[in-house]
Amino acid sequence: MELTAASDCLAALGHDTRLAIYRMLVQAGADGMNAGVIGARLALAPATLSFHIAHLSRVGLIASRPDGRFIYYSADYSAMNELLGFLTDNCCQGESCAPGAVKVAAPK
Amino acid sequence: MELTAASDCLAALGHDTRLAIYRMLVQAGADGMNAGVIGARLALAPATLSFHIAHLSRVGLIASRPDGRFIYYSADYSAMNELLGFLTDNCCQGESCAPGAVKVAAPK
DNA sequence: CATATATTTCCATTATTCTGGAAATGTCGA
DNA sequence: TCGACATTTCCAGAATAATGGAAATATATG
Repeated sequence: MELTAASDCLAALGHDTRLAIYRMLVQAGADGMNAGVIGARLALAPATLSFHIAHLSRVGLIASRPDGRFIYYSADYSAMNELLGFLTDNCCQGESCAPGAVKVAAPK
Repeated sequence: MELTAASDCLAALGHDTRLAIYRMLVQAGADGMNAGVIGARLALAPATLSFHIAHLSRVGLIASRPDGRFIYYSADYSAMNELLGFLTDNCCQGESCAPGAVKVAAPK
């Protein structure tokens, strides 16, 4: 992952509303949620919701799946993992950088 | 960690220059680097450098240690870990969310 | 087809952030 | 004390982002 792609993702998450949307989707799992439900839970004007969802989508953090009149959005976990990997890349020269340090686990 | 604190950190990292600064510090380890060296490597005007460093500092991602005329900055690894923890919190309902999923390792 | 609902696009306003020159502050060594 | 250097603060202009009303688009249902 390149620096600019990473900073675009981080900037996308660096906003209360978008981070709240993203967390909801991360916690919702693979099925995701449709835009209406997200907007209702966060009490967002449709245009505002759409703006933020488009932003998250543009940087690749979430995916969309149309279903009739609805559009379901879900977190792209691989994008999140790439991003976390980028942040911890070459972290602290091989020493454990802190108690409870984050490490990449082996694929299951 | 609260949502707003997390989004402040993410926003701080969501800028090419600041992310570049932060990565340099993450890779520099506990000793850190002084502002001049950072600025020289990234070819930043002093005021610009100071602005970005202040931003990272304000949200708690980096710490400073004055040493004579120099100020050494270093990444605060515990802040990074809290942030990563926040992002993966309640992730994907207990299933492994992706190949190479990030997990929190036991303290050393 | 007509109507209701979901979502997006268009647009303008407001708010925030970024940038860097210049001046200020603080520290060192002679 | 003086001059050189490191860093920050002050400031203002330029650029970018956020918000939401209203209209457009798309799809489902009667």
